[in-house]
Amino acid sequence: MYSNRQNQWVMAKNKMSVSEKTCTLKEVLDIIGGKWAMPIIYILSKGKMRFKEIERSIEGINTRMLVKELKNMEANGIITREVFATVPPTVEYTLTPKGEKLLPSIVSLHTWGQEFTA
Amino acid sequence: MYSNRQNQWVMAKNKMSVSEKTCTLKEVLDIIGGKWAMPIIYILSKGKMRFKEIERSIEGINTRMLVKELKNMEANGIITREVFATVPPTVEYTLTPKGEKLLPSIVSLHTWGQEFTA
DNA sequence: CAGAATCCAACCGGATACTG
DNA sequence: CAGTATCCGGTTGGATTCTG
Repeated sequence: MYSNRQNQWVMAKNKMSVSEKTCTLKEVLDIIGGKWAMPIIYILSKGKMRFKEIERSIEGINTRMLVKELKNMEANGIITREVFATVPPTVEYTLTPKGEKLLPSIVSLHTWGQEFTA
Repeated sequence: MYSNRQNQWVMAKNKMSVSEKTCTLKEVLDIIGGKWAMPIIYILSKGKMRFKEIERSIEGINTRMLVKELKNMEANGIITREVFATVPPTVEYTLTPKGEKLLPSIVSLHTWGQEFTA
């Protein structure tokens, strides 16, 4: 998945010293490291929401990006998508238990921001 | 800072309901939401490190991105940069107290990854 | 409402090569 | 070692149009 370029200064037989530990973090960031994933999770912590509700709640996002992120998050088991055959159609998104377990980290980041980006 | 496009379906007088709360989170992500900031912080939690050490420790990063992130993080008071006039030159990076306070969140994300990306 | 599709500009990120 | 400079492709983002 990651390119394997080695720098020219070090032959590094045992180079993987720390990277194994960071690798898991990178995998996590591959899932929720995008620009909008965490804001979406944070918004959904209040409970299930419809597509346009989410779009309106997150300042600066647009339809295309929201669709893309929601699909990605659904594929990773972080949210659930429910479709209701109403007119006009209703689609609701909910955090899965797996997704909810991300909340402490995100809330913690949010709190850090309140303390330091005054 | 953010564009203000409104969708055509909803006039939304009171639209900012949730976005104020997410705004702080977005500011945080503007600082450490990049692809490499959190891995760097995670790596630096072990103590001060030199430029090439960091570069070798983080699989997949390249020089330009590392420089850019380090500058950005220094400008945001997350890390400290120390230059030593040696030959060859030595530059060491350290987490500031402000930066250290991000660790719980990042460790928490890492732990989540260990549980769910097996 | 909930998207899908398309076009296009802007920026981000990656691979290298080069310098003090 | 610690960067800087350069080229370049992919992604992001915005606007707009269309469909069920």
